[in-house]
This record gives sequence, C-alpha cells and structure tokens, in this order.
Amino acid sequence: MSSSSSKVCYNSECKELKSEHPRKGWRLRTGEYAELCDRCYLAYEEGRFCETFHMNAAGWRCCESCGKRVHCGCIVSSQAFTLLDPGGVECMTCARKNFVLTPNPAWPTSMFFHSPLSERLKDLSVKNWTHLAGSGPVPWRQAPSLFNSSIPSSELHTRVPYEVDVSTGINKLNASERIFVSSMEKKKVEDFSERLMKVNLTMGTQESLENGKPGNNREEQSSSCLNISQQSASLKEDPSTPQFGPYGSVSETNAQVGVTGTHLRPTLPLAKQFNGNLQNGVESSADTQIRNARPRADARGRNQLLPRYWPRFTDQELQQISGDKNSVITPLFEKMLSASDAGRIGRLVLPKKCAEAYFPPISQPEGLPLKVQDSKGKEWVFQFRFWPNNNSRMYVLEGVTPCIQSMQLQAGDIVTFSRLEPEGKLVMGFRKASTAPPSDQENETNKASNGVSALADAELADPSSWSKVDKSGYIAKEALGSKSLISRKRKNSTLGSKSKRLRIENEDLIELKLTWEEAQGLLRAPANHIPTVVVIEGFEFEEYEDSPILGMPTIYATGSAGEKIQWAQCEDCFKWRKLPMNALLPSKWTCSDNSWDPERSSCSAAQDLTTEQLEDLLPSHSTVTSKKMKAAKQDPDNIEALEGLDTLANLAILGEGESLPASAQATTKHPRHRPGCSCIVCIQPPSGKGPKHKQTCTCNVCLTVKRRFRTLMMRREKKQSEKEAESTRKKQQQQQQLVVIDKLDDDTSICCNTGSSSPNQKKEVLELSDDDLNRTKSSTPPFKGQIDLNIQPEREEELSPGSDSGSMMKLLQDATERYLKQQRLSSSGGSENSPGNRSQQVGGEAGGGESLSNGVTLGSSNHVTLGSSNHDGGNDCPATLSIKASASMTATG
DNA sequence: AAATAGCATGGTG
DNA sequence: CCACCATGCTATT
Repeated sequence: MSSSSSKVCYNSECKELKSEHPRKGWRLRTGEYAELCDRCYLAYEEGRFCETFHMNAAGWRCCESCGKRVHCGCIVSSQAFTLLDPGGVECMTCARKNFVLTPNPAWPTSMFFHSPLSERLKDLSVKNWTHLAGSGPVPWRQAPSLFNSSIPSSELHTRVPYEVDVSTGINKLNASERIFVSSMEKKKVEDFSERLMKVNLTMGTQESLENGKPGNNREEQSSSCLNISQQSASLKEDPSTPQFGPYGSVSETNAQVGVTGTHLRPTLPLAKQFNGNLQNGVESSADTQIRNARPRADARGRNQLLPRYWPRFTDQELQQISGDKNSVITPLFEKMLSASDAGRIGRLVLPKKCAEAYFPPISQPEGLPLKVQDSKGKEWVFQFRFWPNNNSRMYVLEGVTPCIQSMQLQAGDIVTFSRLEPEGKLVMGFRKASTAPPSDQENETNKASNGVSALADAELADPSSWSKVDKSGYIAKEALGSKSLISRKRKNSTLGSKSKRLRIENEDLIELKLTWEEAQGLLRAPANHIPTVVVIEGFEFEEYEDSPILGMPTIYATGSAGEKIQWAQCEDCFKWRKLPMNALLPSKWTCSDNSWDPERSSCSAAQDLTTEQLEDLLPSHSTVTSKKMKAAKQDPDNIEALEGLDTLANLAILGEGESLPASAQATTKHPRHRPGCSCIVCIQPPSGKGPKHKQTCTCNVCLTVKRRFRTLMMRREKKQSEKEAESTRKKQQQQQQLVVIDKLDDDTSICCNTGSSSPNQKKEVLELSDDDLNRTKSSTPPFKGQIDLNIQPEREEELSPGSDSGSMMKLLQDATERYLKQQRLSSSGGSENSPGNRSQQVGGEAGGGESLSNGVTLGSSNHVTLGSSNHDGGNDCPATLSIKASASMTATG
C-alpha cells in the first residue's frame, strides 16, 4: 500500500529521500497516502504544507472570517477549510469557532461534510469524489483473511480492533446534527447516502484488491467504511499506525480541526445547532449523510444506523470506559437489551447495521470470536456470528451471559460498544435503565455550571427526537432536552417485546397537537442565557446556546398607541404585564423581571390589564382564565395549584423537566425528577395509590393538568386575537361563555368525563377546532403549520430529524400518559370507585374526544378541543390537543 | 428433561 | 413491500 515505490518524498517540490519510515500525508485518489519525508510531513502536519510548497499554485482563497489564505484547490488542504453556504470559504479554525465552539469534537473536519460540496459531489463520479474526499472517507481496510474463522482467535483479537473501523466521528456528529435536518433535507441526505454507499462499494472493492486478498466473502469485502472519525491526537502522533489501520488518514490530522481527547459528547447546544441547520441546512444534512453512510454498501441507501443505536455516551462514561486519558474512545453504538438479550440464552442480538459497520465482517454463520473489554477492563470473548434470516442475516453475540450478569444488566439496560483508540479495542459499557444514566445524574449536578447536563446534551443530540414534524424545527429545539430522554426510555424500553407490545396495545393514546408557533411561544431561553434572534424564512427564531425550556406563553397584541406589545403572565402572581414585543422572557418570568415597567416590577403592583381586556386577548379561554385568576387571588390553595399547573405545564411538555431544579436524587417516579419536583409526574401518588380524582378535584395534579392544557392553548388564542380580534370578538365571547370549563372537572382531574359535554358545548368545540385549523394553516406557511404531538413513542426516534417538536410532544405525552396510567391503575385497582369501567369506555378511543376513556377528560374548556379534534375524525386540527385513552389498560405494569 | 442452537415467525418501521 | 429484529419454536445435544 505504499503510495509509491519511489524512495523520494511524494512532494514533488522536495527532492529528499524518504526516511526509513516515510510519513503518511494526505490520502491519494488511489486510497494510498502520500509518503513524505520528515520535513514535508511536518509541514503537512502543521497545516502549512501548501503555504510552503504551493504558494504559487492556483486555488488560494481567503477565509471569510479571518482572512487567512487557504489553498482550496489542493487535495492537501482539502480538509483545512469548509465551504460556506453563501459562498466563500472558511478555514476550519474559524469554522470551528463559528460553530459554537463546537463542543462536539466530531464536527465535520472536512469540507466533504458540508453541503455545498455535497451538492457538488452529487455530480461527481465516484472517482472524483474519492479524489476530492482525499483522505476523508477511508475505506474499511479490512484484511478478510483475518476474520476467517480459521484464524486463531488470539490473532484475531489483536487485530480486530484495527479492522473494526468505524465512522464514529460521523456518528457523533450525527447525534447532534441530525436532529435538525428537515425531512426534505433528509431526503437529500438519503440520496447522498446512497451515493456514498456506491462510493464505498467501489472503495471497498478497491481495498480488497489492494489487500490482494479477494477473500472468501465478497459481501464483506464490499463493505467499506467511511472513516470520517476524527483523528485522535494519539493517533496522529503515532505514525506507526498499522498500514491497514483504519485511521491512516493523515488528512484528518491535517485539519487544524483535529479532534483530541475523549470528547464525544456533542455538547452542542441544540438550539444553536438547530439554527445552524436552518441556516445552512445542507451542511447539516451533508453531515448527516456522511454519518449515515454506513460502511456496508448494500446499495440500498439505508445504511444508516437507527437512531436508537446511536451511541449516547457522556464524557464521563467515556472516560470511565477508557480509564486511560490518553486513550480516545470512539462510541460505536449502543443497544437496549431486550428480554432475549438479557435472557439466559446468552445471545445478544446485534443490530445488523451496527454489526456490519463496526464488527469484523464474517462470511460464515459461525462467525468469529470477538474480544471485548468491559469498562472494568475485564476481557470477554463473545462469538460474533449471524443466522441467515430470510435473505438477510441476523447478527448475534453469543456467550454474553457472563458478561451481562457481571454487569448485572437486565432487559431495558443499555449496552454500549465503543472502540478504544489507538489500540482499537472493542469496549463494552452499559447504562442501567433503572437509574438515570450515570452521566445523567452526575452531569446534572456536576455540570450545573452551564446548566446543561451532558445528558441533556446527549439527549438533545438524540436523534430519536427527530420527528415527523421536523419542519417545526423550532419546537423541536425545545423538546430536545427533556423529551428525548423519555422517549428513549419508552421506546427503547424494549424491555422485551412483550411488554412493549402490551404497552402499545393497552397504552392510552394521547394526541396532542399544536402549531409550531404555539409551541415556539412556550420556549424560553435557558436560565442565564440570552438568546439571539435570527430570521429564517420570515420567521424569527430565538437561538439558544443551550437547550431552551418551556415557559408560560405570552400574548401578543397591539397597544393603544398601535405599538406591538406582548402580555406576559407572572408565574408567581399570575398578573399580566405589558412588555415590548421583542422582549425575550426567561424560563420563569415573574414581575420582578419586568424591567420594562419598574412600576409593575413587583407582584404587588396592580395588573394594568382588566379582566375584560384579557378576555379579549384570550377569547376562548378568557372566561376560564379570568376565573382562575380571580380564584387564585383569593384562594391560596388555588394559587398553589396553579403553580403546580405551571410546573406541570412545563413539565408535561418538557417531560423530564430540564429546567427543574435538580436536587439530590431522583424520585422513584422518574429518574430525572428530583425530590421536591412538582411536576405532574412527581406530585402524583404511585400508581394505584392515593385518592381518586374527582371532577372537581383541585389537587395539584388535577389543576396542573388542567392548567397545562390551558397554557398550551393560550398561545393560539393570542394569535387569533391579533388577527381576528374585531371580527371574531363577538363570536369568541359567545364561545367563551358556551365553552364551559366544566369538562375539566371531570372525574379524574385532568380528565374529562365522558359525555359530560352538552351538545352545545360540543358544537362550540368543533367550531373552535375548525377555526384553529384554518388559522393555523394560514399562519404557518413554511412549516406544516402544526406539530403533531401525537407521536408514536416507538417511532419518534426514527422520525425525521430536526424536530424537537416531536420530543416536546413526547414529553407532554409522556407526562400525560403517566397521569393517565395512574388514573387507570387507580381506578382499576378499584381502590376507589372508579367510574364505570374505564376500560370499557375505552374501547372507543372513539371519537370524539370529549370523553377520555380513562376518565381523563381534558376539558374542551380549554378550547383545546380535547377530543373533538379527533384524530379519528380525521380532522387534523392542529390546534387541538386531544387525548385519547385507548382502551384496556391492562396494566402492563 | 434441560439446555442449547438455529430457524421461523410476525410485529414494526 | 421490505428489512429488521425480538422472540417463538423445534431439533439437537
């Protein structure tokens, strides 16, 4: 594989002889590397090769940011810059900075990951591509024979690591990037992916030939790997890396962006990233593409690992795994143990893509013994094999029982696979499902400094939060942090397909819909962070360095002087305060934050908005709102309840409540919740316990739930009031009166009792729905105009990127679901008179909605047409928030 | 009879 | 419609 049989330095400008051990420079089109003399290598290594030898060559451009000259027309510097969407280039140093100091070391280090290029690449032949890519994509340098089962395992083991090359860097990126890729972009991505695959295929073949070992298994050989992973410092410094090593690419080191250390965690602020995507979506998509590109070229363009397998390591975990700080851990993938996996059989089913991408290729079902080291340093040898299945394969690791037991893992826990560099060892780690990922909790407390836990980051980056609603990106942004965690738990909680299936069958279905605008309206910059505003496609987006959180909605209106203003409600006293239109509120806004109006910067100050006015602003809820506000003023309990609702509102959405203060330990309710957490989840008694909620129940839980929905709806109202204030006022007022809140009173608090609504009410509800529908559609052009909260937990993960909305929804859903479940449990437990059999009612997720089977009735009062939004009815009213409780709740639990 | 190995099935995306 | 994969089921040890 020498780039040359020549003994002189590859650099034509240099006449020196190569040393005994020529240094590998950039990757050549042939896949080999330019072998340089020490001097040239040094120049290359330091990123000044072109400056030294190509000063007179063409292709120099200046970095748009720092002005530094970059030799864009040269393969040597191909990774030293990035193409900017608007045109121009940026040196990687700046690119890196501009990308939020990318906490994610995995940030694309080569221009190949950037959209502009990606686009171009589409038209490039494979050959050209590889050329361009330079050392970018490094084919899987496998030595087929090494994996031949006939080979002594000992040898295999020592070498496997090197063979198991993975584009982890890309994966890492993925985690943070993918989320933001819109569905459209995703499409592109896939296309590109396919192209990459083709490329890989070609390269793989090349490699095979190169190796001179046609091997017995073509299939395996065809699998090449895009080694886009960053070069680790250690690797860089180790020119002696085996030739067949996956990391030979100098290009990687070449980039000034070299990554080092044990990084991994895309701590990238989601929001920021998200924006980044919006602004140059192609770029992100390109990243995605690359990352998605899997080593295995099965020409299907589906070579991406499912999000659920994306490694979600935290720095800590990584460090723990590596133990040695000098080692770099490359997360490969992770998998939640299924019942089967954790069972006695001792077979761990490996995701096919993962197996093919990260484990040595095997052609025989018998596979190979694979040596894996656990986080404690103990080595295990598993048989990595496969079963023919249909026309495919099912990969399994056999003999994992001892290891699983050693780690005390069980179904639901997550095992992680990484590679320890430079040794190339496969390392197996784990995360217990029962407890929040070590990283989670620890990070939450340890990293309090920035208020964003690594977990959050991880979660944010969690592709699982992609949702169909990716277009509502903004929201997605939000939900990221909290939601994904939950979703992941659920989804991945593949605690055995049985439970999974049961759950799905019996689980209540919750459908929550709101427009992205509405959801957006609830977003708040994380504490201590000042968001910046960017305008994208005419829409303003707040950009947060950290994951945003949800806050109370504000109401936009036009002041008496015609100026644009917004009304914000103090979260302490619930008084409404007038603020500038562009005021950006913190997560929890209170009167004391009212810097715009000193006279009303205290809760004691009167509200300069009459109830009537407020009603105008909040047409449909006004009645409710005002009533509640009044009540709140008089009744301390109510206030408390409202507060709880607030919390719930946020929580329901945030689910795990990223913004909740983290105290000592998690409650039993949810790992992410801490004692004192007042979220709906935590304030409820354990399933089946505690009093049953009546319609008139005013406990925190019930109130919270009620309020939560109300809160969600308010946003929508605001919009309407702005546009249709005049024309609809009358109608709205009528509605306000008609639409009774009483539904909320239903038996189970949140819930709504079935059939409680009168015909009139129903009618109103429906009208509102329609209204909302229209409104929404017209008001949210670039996006679908709605966020489908009704995301199937199991699917979310794979939904299109870019939408946190999904996660947000998920959060909400999750919270609600929990509530519903508990409701069910309590009722089924029969400890208290459960109204009828919910299970019976359930049967009909039916329609409408006013009735939630489990007695959870969301008052249509919220104007949130709970239920009327039928998803059954096919009325996809975005503004609707409906909760469907499906039937039988055979408590799976 | 129990454990294991491997194939088949069927839910899910 | 297809691929994936969790698990069932059965043959084998």
